[in-house]
Amino acid sequence: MKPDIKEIVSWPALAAAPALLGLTVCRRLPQGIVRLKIVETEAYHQDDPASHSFRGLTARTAPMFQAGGRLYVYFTYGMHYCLNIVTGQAGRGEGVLLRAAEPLEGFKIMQANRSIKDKKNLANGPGKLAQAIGILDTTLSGKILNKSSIWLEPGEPVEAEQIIIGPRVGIRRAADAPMRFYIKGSPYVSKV
DNA sequence: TCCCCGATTAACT
DNA sequence: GTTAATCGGGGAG
Repeated sequence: MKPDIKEIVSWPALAAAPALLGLTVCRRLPQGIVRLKIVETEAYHQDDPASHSFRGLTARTAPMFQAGGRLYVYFTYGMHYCLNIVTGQAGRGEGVLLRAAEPLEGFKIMQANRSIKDKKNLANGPGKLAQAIGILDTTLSGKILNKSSIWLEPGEPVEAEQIIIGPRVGIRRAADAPMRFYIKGSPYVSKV
């Protein structure tokens, strides 16, 4: 029996990140529904120099300090959006970055959003994932999961030994901290 | 107010 | 392997 999703998002980010692997992230778009299996995540918390919440509460990071179960969308490098799931207790400033996912449903919609056809290149990176499911701005940041156009559904159980833990990607500070989780052997993870 | 740089990607050489 | 694209946050002045 897998833990309830509501329970998972109440956990600290370090515990929630591996638990989110294998779940299905869904979004309702004007063109239809898209579904993807989460295959890679990263944990961030307030004591982490690489985390947006490290420097305390600001207008941008406010959702991270809410109770778990909200979305946090941020914009970076002048061109990319990334989707996070806020976890933990209110005031903690924790979250899990969705880094990569395997497309399950709504291929045509995602292919149109990404302007490519290759299935395994649709969402194998945080910016690509956001673009594939139609996140083109930060208006979803702070919205409540399951009460907005984005929600989670239970997925295939992932064996503990299939979960690989490694250093995070694409950051300078605390880059060696082992807070990246992904499914072993999945062709859909962001980094080979 | 200015200035630097990022939880990235894609298109180069 | 290297680098341009591109803009908002937040620290410095």
